[in-house]
Amino acid sequence: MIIIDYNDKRPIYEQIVERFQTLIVSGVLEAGEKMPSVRTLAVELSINPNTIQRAYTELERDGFIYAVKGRGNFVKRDTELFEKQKERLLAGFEKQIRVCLRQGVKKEMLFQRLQEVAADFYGEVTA
Amino acid sequence: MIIIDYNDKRPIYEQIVERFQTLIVSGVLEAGEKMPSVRTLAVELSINPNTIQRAYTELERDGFIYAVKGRGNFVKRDTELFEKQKERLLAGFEKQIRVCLRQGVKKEMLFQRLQEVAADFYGEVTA
DNA sequence: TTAAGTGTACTAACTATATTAATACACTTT
DNA sequence: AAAGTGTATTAATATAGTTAGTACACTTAA
Repeated sequence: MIIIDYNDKRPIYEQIVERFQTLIVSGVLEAGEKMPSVRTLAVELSINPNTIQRAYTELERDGFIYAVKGRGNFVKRDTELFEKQKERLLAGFEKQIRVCLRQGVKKEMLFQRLQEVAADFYGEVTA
Repeated sequence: MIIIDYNDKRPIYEQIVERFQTLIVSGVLEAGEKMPSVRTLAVELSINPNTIQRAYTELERDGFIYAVKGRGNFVKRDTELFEKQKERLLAGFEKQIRVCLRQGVKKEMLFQRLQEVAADFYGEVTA
């Protein structure tokens, strides 16, 4: 369910945070569902429990999960929060557009690629 | 001409590389033009010459400039190279699209934002 | 010829961050 | 009572970025 990419320059805890955000926002993990325990996931991924703890703390801070001492961490589904999350992602999308345009990529090219990637994505999803 | 953003999490040398790439690809810096010397730019930006050197080494490795011992670094304009650079940027663009789609952003929203950003960009450029 | 400016190379040290390691405590469930 | 949970703390390690200082070879211009 969680995969760590050691080629990715970003820290492990950040990858874990992003991965869980995706699983929660997309509905794969449902509200109230129990998250894997800090220790369990640490063993599964062969990394230190502290790293998982850090990821969970961040997820809780951002409102994606909530923790109950002695019981575990649980998924929270907050649609209002998800909208904010989408805005953050769109900001990143727009930033990437500007980088491309500044470097001389034509906007028609961007539209074309967006078209292709979207078609490919929905193809995958529908399949 | 070069601005360092200390809020940016990326290393300084990387920011410098990207900034010069933009200036070269966009034609602000023309072929054969002399780059600021390692020491000069270091003083100007109040950072260590080694950091500039690292950026220049990377720019040379990627074919954006060439160095002449005792004379300086000079801009190289290689259109074939620029195409490769654009492909790299487009790959990043597509990656960002997938991240958005996975998190539930609708493709119509992406098209809309792309439209807006592009309009804004060309507005700026033409102005 | 000399001085100043240039690229380049090297080593050492410092800093910040990510990660690991080991422990401990409070709580819940069985 | 035991096992599993979150949480906190401290120390150690690893890595990357950056700074600092020095040195050498080359080019240009006074």
